Amino acid sequence: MTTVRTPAAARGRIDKRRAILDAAFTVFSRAGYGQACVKEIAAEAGVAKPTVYNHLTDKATLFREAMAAAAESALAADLAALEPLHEPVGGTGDGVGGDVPAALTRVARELLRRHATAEAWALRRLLHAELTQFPDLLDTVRGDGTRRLGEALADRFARLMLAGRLRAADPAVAAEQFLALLDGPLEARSAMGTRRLRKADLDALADAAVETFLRAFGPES
Amino acid sequence: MTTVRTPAAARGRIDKRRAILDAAFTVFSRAGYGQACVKEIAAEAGVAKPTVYNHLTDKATLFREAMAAAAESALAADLAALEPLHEPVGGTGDGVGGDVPAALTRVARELLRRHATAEAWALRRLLHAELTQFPDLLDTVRGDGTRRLGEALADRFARLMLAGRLRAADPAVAAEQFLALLDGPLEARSAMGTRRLRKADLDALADAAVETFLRAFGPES
DNA sequence: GCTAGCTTGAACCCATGAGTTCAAATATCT
DNA sequence: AGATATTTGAACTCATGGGTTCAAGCTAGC
Repeated sequence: MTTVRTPAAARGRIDKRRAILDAAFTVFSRAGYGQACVKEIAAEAGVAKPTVYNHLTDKATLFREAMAAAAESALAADLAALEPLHEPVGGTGDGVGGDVPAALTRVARELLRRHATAEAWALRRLLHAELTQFPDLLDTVRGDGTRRLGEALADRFARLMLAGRLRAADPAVAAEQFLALLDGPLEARSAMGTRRLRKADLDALADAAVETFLRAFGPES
Repeated sequence: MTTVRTPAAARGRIDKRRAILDAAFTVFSRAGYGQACVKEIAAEAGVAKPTVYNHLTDKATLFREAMAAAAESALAADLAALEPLHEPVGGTGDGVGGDVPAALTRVARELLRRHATAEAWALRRLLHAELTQFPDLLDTVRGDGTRRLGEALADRFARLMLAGRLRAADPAVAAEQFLALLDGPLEARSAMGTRRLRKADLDALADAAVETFLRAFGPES
């Protein structure tokens, strides 16, 4: 039964924990779960091996916690990218600036920029990779990640459809397809994240996605 | 210096080799590269462990060959699914049956059915997973796989655009986006291949993709 | 300055699994 | 049938790596 932690001591521990989780994600990204060894993670975190086991009981829980942390920060960034689609308050205000295509373009470019990140690719890869060994990652990472992004986007689209700024349709499908139009070509062009794209190429990809999306979901002529 | 193989002996060897590669893909799918052990692969193939090393020198080459074989058969299946988009010969014949939407729907449904397969998901997962450890998989699997599918599809689209059956646009982009509209929502709905979808759901997904695609790329009104 | 808990490094235990060796069995070709 | 090549099972080697232990060193709080 340890005594209640004093703030300072607790903060020291917390910092170490974060350092370990960050290092873990880095090493797992580099080597995959199977090939990554805890010793290397400890070294990357600048910490002794027993310290790692002191904070995280297992290699498995270490992996889970690292993935959860990475997913959480990725989700926050993605949700922030949706900002331009938020109507301020009244309804007909200048929320989307009266210009839906422009707002969509800003969102698309920002999302693509996020998803082209090395960390984003690492997260996707590890999720794909260890899904069979860690089925619970689907809920941890995806449930609090991609799914919530889709729902938030669908919410925005629903408002725009109701306001006649987009054609009336199933907003969930529209959101799904919008994200697909962004991420699919990104995966193809960037060779699954192994090739770095220039910003201009990313923007062109985003613009192409928005153009196709608006042809399909723009307001009825 | 082994003598030239007589057909019968060669066939026996070839059969064993295929059995080993199939078993390898099965086990790798189930466990991932790191966690899969060669002993288990040998057992799955109904073969002794030294036999495996007799045919494939390494665990690594075993993996590469198994992936290449799986990718090749997946590609063949995908290309076959594009059949309905082939104009027979003359130009204005009944190749697409005069009905582009119907042909696209058939292609979309068939492609989606293929991509929802357990083997297709396993291939995608393993590719994602071990890409950092086996960078050459990109050329082996992807170069002879997804990329060629995209190119073949772009070829079909180019013909249709030229014939005025689709709006004139960059056929490569159209192909990329068509595939994205299929695979993106599939990934979302099937929870990255962990949830099995009913055929009706798959068809609905395909139809939604085709509808959006045609709104964006259908012939100008 | 003293106590308590955290950290450290190094050594250690132990399971797993890649890859090999070898003699016996088996199938194939001539 | 006889020569040749392959397969088999079992034992073996060896490196790797997860996880633990322990004594010594730090740091924070009293």
